[in-house]
Amino acid sequence: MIDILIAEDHKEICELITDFLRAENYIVSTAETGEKALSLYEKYGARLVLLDIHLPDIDGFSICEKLRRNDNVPIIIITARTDRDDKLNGILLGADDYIEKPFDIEILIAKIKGIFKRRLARDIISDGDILLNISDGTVTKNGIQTELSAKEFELLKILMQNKGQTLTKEFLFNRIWGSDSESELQTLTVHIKYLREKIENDPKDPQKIVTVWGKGYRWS
Amino acid sequence: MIDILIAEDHKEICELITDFLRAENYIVSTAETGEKALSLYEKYGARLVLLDIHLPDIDGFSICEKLRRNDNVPIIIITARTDRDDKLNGILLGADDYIEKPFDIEILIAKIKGIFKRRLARDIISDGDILLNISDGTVTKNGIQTELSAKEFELLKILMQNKGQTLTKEFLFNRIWGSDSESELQTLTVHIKYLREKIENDPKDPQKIVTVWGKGYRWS
DNA sequence: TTTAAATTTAATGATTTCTTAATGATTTTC
DNA sequence: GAAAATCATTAAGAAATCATTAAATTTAAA
Repeated sequence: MIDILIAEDHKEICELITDFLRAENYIVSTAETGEKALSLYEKYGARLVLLDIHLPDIDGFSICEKLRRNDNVPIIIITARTDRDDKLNGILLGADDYIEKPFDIEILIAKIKGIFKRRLARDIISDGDILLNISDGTVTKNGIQTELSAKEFELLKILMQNKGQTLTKEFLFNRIWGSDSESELQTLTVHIKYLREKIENDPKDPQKIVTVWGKGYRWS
Repeated sequence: MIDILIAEDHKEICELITDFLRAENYIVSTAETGEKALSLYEKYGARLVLLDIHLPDIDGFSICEKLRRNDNVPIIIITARTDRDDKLNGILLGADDYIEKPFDIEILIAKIKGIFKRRLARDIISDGDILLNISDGTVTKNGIQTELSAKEFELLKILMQNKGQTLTKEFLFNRIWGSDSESELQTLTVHIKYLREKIENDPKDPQKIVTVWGKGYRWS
């Protein structure tokens, strides 16, 4: 996963920002075209996108739209001071922030840090002794790291994101395995069992992942 | 190697800064022209350059460019308050810091110290019994120098720079081999094995470079 | 050019995760 | 309380992924 994806066709600006961000220990990737930015995003994902509105191939508006189609990745838009028109205002409205060229690199970094800080709260779900970190895919119980498999993590994530809600087996299965999977619904119960083994204090008497008879499961 | 190279044509200011910095035990050299500054840098190198933007011969922008062409030497730019225009903003973007005349000498020294400190922290990463020095490309384990190959060093660097984060195999591969490499992803696992052989206490049970199943590797 | 080191490839072995299927336990319905 | 439905548990095997090894290739050094 990339921390910050920079879509900017001016080499100097691009290198400059990259240097500063790497100095702050962010993992940075760059793309000089919108095409490349989208393909990088698709391949690796990103925690934040820094997007120059003037790219040679695709216009900024389409890129924003495509980036936001699935995930809700934060976007900072880079514009020129002379740019302001109605269409741009529309884009900025959908962006998390924007900055005008020429800009002070310190201000840009402050903006980035601010966004990460605000996002953190959303990407880390804490409940009781369980802490789930969606960004880096880790789970801790009482502060001790617990290794979950991919399926177990997905299962826990969906359950915790919907605390108090009863989720049907069919719903859980479709979200994790996909609706066209050839696996049996049964395999879900096995994974529930494995997950309980790892996160419940007494797996024989589960308090966190509760079975709702005839319906499914609920995180409480 | 010069600690601080001052490029400044006003004699009084130059002497003032020099005195203060020498009092702090820095090795200082001065140049009253851009020409002389560049030749001094070429001849001896410098850990930091203090650059007045208004020099009689070469303009500040060209000097910045030339200094940064090879090395990534930090530059602090000295400007006059009336200077601010777009071109200057471009230069400041490339500088590590700047200060406006007239300035408080204490603030300047604090800025210099800050840059040295940040550089050091960035270039030397220490964790447990492993110490990685990016500047000179050396690695020690329990104070004993360990010889790593180029690929092994890069791998260790990226992992340590991202402590606690799981880095996907694809990401690691692209950072080290480049996205257009023709090598197989598989070769990464072989290098992981070699690296573990050199830095883990028990390579059969790796504690530093941890495998995250289905995802990649993590330094912890 | 020769030699050594570093890197890559490919094949095999080991481990982990996932799935299935069978059996046992629990809850609901009648 | 018995039957039916649903869920839990277990264990075994399949599939996916990672580790290891050795040989081939490339690169760098002497």
